Amino acid sequence: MSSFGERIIDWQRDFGRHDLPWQRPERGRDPYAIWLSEIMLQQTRVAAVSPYYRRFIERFPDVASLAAAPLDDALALWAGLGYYARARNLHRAAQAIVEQHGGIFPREFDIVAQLPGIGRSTAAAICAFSYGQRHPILDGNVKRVLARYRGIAGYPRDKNIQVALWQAAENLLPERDIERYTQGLMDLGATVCTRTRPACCVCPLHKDCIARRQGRSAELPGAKPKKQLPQRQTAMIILSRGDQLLLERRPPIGIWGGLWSFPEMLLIDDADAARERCEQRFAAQLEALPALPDIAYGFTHFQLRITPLRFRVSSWIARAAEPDQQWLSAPAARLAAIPAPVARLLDLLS
DNA sequence: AAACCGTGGGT
DNA sequence: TACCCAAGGTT
Repeated sequence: MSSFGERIIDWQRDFGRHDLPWQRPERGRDPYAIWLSEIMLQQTRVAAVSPYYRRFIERFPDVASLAAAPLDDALALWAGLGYYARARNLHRAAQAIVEQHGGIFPREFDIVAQLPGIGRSTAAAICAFSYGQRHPILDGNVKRVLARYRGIAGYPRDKNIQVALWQAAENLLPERDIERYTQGLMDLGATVCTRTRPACCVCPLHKDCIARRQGRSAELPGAKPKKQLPQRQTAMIILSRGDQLLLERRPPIGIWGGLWSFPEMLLIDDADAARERCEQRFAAQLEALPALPDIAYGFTHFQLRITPLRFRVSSWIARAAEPDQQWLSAPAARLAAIPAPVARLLDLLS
């Protein structure tokens, strides 16, 4: 029987994915394009990334164009994709590449891995696809394949399990054809060795996969320990003046960092009290508008209940424009760097 | 080490 | 419906 690496490589040639947007031959092994795709794909499926990738690389075709752009422009193209620290780190890294590496994407693994937003696995993928360098990756797909193939039980994010998985990834790494091998591992995990109902009958690792031989494919890799998610509440204030809506820029760190959103306040039951508090805050006379339904919004680590409050400005006291506020029409706001539930509210309004 | 950081699709 | 989690990294 051929080696693990040979089987992955042969399988990738015949059955792997070759037409993903970041695999297009006209871009060749452009490290910038590969880097962008790897960042977008962190914790995100190919189907979700593809349209974002196309838009982003058309607007920012190289490191220089991204580094020269305002962060807000990059965030606007990222809006809806989630994990916005990725976009902030991407932008910071582009500026570091221009300033410290003359605008050329670095080749050395340790230098690549030091760029913001790039850890060991992403650096390995970039160096493998861009330069054919021999480093193991360990993303969700590979963790699943290796945990099953080697019979490594336990939750993959636990320190000990992670160490064992990295060790397996290093041990199984072939000497040559790293690019196809790396792609093959990802492809196998995404299309054959799936989380539920893996297609073991067509898997090139079928014969000596420990999980399959022991009938444990369903229980490997181990599940995340369950925890009760904290419940949070907020009120989003939808202030309209003519056809303009007020958006505020969120603080640079924390949830939706740097994005534009509706102003928020602590939820109060008394509608009049809520209106009066908003009148004070925005120095305006307000008239309540018909309410929108609450939005239940789930994050990885907490559950958020959003109560939208709508007000029309009936009398306005002009003040100096605040830098982190802007009035936009609904269509203009829809194109700004806004989080998904704000987009949902805007769609509801029109 | 454990929390934090989004979103949408699959089951 | 409710739950799971995906081409992870940072603090």
